[in-house]
Amino acid sequence: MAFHLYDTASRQIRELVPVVPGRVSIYHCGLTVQGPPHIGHIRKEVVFDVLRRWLERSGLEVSIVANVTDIDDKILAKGAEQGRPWFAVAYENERALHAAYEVLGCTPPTYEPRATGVVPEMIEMMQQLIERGHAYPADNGSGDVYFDVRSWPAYGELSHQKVDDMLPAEDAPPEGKRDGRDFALWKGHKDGDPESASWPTPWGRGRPGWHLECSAMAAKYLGPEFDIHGGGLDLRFPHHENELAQSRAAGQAFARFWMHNAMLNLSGAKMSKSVGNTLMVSEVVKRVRPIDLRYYLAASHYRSIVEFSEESLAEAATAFQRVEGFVRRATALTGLGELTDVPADFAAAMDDDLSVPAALAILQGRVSDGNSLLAAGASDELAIVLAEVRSMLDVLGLDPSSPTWDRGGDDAASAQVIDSLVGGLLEQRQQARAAKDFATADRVRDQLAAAGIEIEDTPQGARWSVKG
RNA sequence: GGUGGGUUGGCCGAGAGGCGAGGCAACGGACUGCAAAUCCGUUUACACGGGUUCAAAUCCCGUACCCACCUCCA
Repeated sequence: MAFHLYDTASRQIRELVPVVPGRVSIYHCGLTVQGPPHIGHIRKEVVFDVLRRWLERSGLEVSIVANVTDIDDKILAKGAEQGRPWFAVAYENERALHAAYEVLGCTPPTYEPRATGVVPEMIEMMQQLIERGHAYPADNGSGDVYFDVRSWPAYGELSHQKVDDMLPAEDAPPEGKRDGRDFALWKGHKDGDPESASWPTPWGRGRPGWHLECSAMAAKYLGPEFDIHGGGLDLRFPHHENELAQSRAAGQAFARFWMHNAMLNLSGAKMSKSVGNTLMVSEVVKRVRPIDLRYYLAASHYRSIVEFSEESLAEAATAFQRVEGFVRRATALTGLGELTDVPADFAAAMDDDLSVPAALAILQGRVSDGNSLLAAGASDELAIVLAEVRSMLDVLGLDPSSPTWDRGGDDAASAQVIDSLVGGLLEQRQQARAAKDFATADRVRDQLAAAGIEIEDTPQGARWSVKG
């Protein structure tokens, strides 16, 4: 079965047939870097990282472009507030985003352009839109340039709304607009805004409008037609609707699929800076292992709302640790081995609009099989199950054996010291058990547990691990 | 006011006309010196009211509640 994906525009699950055979091009809206990323933002990154991994595993070459919107009202306001350049604010938060990718094992995008880097392309596109009669400079001298919504009959095709039902766009004062729904392609320079936040254009100095940025970047890096345009569901309107209108009005075919991930809610509302119910990635990973957080974020279907709670996060961590425990135990017996093909039913689930929950059910089933085999010690069959389980985990970016999840810091020398100390205690415990001195044996176990070390008694003897 | 999506067992979470996904928790059993881990088993779910059908959690109509978008937003 070939890969099928839900398309928001047509509201159908369709087979993905790439524009260029063998290669998939994806654009998804990155962050407006007005603050560090919260776990709702990073959910989107995990979703697209899983998509990329699955497509690559299916033998396709994948290009992903995710923009960084490094200029907007809030970034300018924060710069002014903090008494430093707006670009210092933007860059600091861009680095925080990269740190979040890193800690959760998300491969960075193929290209990650900044909005301020495509100003010439935006000017060119505006000129083209004005020539074609789809845009106009404001006639009130503001320096704004607007898209003429009435000139584009298809406007509303993505969010399935009629222009007359829409409320006026409030991104600019209505005086300069022909219609209240017209939206800004470009924002004229205002008194009080820093000079560094403006660029010259045929219509005066000004700065990029949000919607046009993405159209310009998508065209520059992926060409006039590409496979998938993604982003959070909250961007469907107006942002994506506007992008689609601009790019098509400029003569481009644009995205074949629109893929929107659902929101992550906290306390019944979308996690967002404006509501103030945010949990920063950098904070959460201090108390939850990053790999457990990734499992939690990846485990739900991407089109389902995730209602965040500490309980469900803890539950996800437990579920993942069962899988991880199998990988650890099996690896100890058979060695790591090579990755292999994923089971056909797992592949079918992933091909069906990235049905990770169904795929996880198959993974869990294999883990059960593997755990049963484990009792008999090493076997070829066990090695096969291990390879399959790790391959499935790899697709989800959750293979605990991957170097991604190595927590730097413990150097080989101290690891050896710990190994030898724990080994000595385990030996003492074994002797006590042999002598049926269970009080001593349990005392040793308690002592190790207090130090954060778990003991597992197996047919091959006791094994220890540091509790996660 | 307009446009979408949702409501599933103690909890999380899939499914989309007939066969009870999976996980977590709980309980029982196996294993264990006792545990832990693991395995096996058990726990008669689909918001409410109508309708269509031989058959509805799944389709249709209505009601209630929740979420998102129509302002900046992943």
